[in-house]
Amino acid sequence: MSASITVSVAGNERSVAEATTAADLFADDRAIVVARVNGELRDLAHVLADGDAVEPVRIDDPDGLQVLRHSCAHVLAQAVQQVNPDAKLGIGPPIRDGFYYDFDVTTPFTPEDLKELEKVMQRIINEGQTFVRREVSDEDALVELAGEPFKCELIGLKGGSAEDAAEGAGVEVGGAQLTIYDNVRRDGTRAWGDLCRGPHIPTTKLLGNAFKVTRSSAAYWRGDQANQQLQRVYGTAWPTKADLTAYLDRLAEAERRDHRKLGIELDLYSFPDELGSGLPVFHPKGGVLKREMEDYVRRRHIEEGFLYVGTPHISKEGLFHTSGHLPYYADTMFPPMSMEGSDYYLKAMNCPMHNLIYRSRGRSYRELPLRLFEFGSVYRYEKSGVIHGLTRVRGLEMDDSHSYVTPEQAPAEIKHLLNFVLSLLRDFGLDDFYLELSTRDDSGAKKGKFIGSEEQWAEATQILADVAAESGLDLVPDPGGAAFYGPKISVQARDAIGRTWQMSTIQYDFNQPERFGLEYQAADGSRQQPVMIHSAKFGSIERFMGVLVEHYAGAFPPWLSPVQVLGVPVAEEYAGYLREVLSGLAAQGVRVELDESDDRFPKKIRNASKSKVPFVLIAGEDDRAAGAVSFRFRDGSQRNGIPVAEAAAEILAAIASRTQV
RNA sequence: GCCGCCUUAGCUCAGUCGGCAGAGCGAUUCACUCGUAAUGAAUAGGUCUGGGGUUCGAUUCCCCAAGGCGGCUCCA
Repeated sequence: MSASITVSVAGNERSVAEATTAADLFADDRAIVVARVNGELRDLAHVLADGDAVEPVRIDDPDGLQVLRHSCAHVLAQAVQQVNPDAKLGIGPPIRDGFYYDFDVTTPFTPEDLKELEKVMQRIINEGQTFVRREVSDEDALVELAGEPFKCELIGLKGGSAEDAAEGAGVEVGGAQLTIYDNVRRDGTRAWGDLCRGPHIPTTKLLGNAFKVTRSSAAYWRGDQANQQLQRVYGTAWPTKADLTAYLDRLAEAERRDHRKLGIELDLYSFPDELGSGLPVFHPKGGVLKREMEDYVRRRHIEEGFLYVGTPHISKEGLFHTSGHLPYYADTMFPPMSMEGSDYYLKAMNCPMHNLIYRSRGRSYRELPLRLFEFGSVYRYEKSGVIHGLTRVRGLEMDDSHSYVTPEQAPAEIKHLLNFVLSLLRDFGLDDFYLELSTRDDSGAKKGKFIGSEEQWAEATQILADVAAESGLDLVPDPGGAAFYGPKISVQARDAIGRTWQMSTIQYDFNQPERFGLEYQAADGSRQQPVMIHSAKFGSIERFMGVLVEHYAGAFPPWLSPVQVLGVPVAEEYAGYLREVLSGLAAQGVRVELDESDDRFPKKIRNASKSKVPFVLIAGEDDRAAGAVSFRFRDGSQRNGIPVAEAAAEILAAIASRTQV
């Protein structure tokens, strides 16, 4: 007699036969690839117990996608070891939009190798191999995997420390019970197997042809620079071929928006080799963009009560000892210049100099909050391998401010700063944010990096956390991500195609005021130490410009466009008429250009389109006769015969309101 | 900094199994003056990233350096 058990399936109580598997429950829906049993993801082959709560997980659910990609990583590893039996396995977790697998091989993978691997993977997938879970003891696993030194190392780390051992290592040995997943062919023979926590999709068939091997690179074993480098192969996998194609299209769109490419096309900036790596120069059009950004940000700061200051690019080293930066960041600062018996450093941060301004005379509590702000040029010796366009440079301009406040004023000031930075970002067209709270972490490798007492850190962190919570935005913890002198909130902004960028930062610092001996005289006549709050709104002007170029794909809103209005005469005869129209606009501060080349009209239209100028004004006989112009917009739409005064008013209004057209 | 790949005209890229280098776009000039994404023709433009080596001969092969790209590590 077969006993029955009661399970809860997607919230409904059901009585089923003993030994029923999750697969039995969801057999009629092929999109269900894994199950969540009592909150844990399980293979569909998992045998249910009385009282289990079972939820179906679809292939296109976030969890389902992770499982799909992790299974695809196994197929990749099987393919690699089929082609090269000497390859040793590292780890192979799912990542955003795909997966990777690390291998120890004597020669790195070539692009041809990757194509070959893709073919081998397709054959494995077509075989319809099933993923079969098998529990093993630690001892048996060590024997079976004696040829896989990295796996053996992970077995030694299994349990609580595995997640810390390496990002992604948890997918191999995350649980208390070690398991091996065997890939079994239809004839029952074992094709391959891998130490793995699982779960997996039931069969490789589900991968179809919706996967791709994308690239390879080196990666340090367990993410540590001190360890051996392995060769990492990246891939992507999706529920359907259409999903894969859409993903590849997204990548292509990101490539089209690449600010390095658009910077050349739009003649905004360049990176001359002669200057050195990571040192951009801004061409006239990029210069306009940069100046518009700075002018606007400077004005908004002043409106919000900041005082604009200026400080030099270099300083004697003592200053950076006082601040505490030099011991921590000496290797990321440019080496010093010796002059008149002193060592001078290019500054990598502005706060020490602002502290000197604060300290230049006695301060009263009546002056607080005292908010100092500048576009400070800083230089950081970024490692050669990390330099990237405008987003990671060695010379940059920070829109940096320091608010000096009483401890009681700190929460309100932080709130003020957060609202201020969010409003600034919105003005530039970014309006989708979340926050990150970077804190001290004494358990990890960064232990010892932080100065100040635990109580001070706890208090500062709590203040930031409270303000962040009050904002209503999502808050993501970032343990260990704080600077040495205090915790920080950072604002992450999503751009037009969904990528996130770290923008503004707000840091609570109780250390530097002490190190600099900053004080103010309180109402009772006593001397008190202020708290300083660091804040960068865009992080760096360069980086933010890069983000804006990609966010707008080079098609800036009129107020930021290097050229706002481009005149295109239908024929040479109408150039004079257009010139008059344009000079009228220029007199009102509009940035105008006239296409006086001897190109034919269609070519001028093409050039105008490629330049991404927001307003193209066209004039021919019809327009001139009517005292009008014709608009052509970036989307190709047009409005003909608009009276000149009306056109001018529309253009000026769009610029003034900072709207996109 | 580490690993891999790459560096040819202003830009995008061919090419040379080692024998004094090509295209398109762009630029300049001439003709054309045209109503919504490329008119035609001509001309100029390159110590083939730099330095060493091998060779009768190196842009091509080898070594080193610089710069770029993709990752890793890092990012006050």
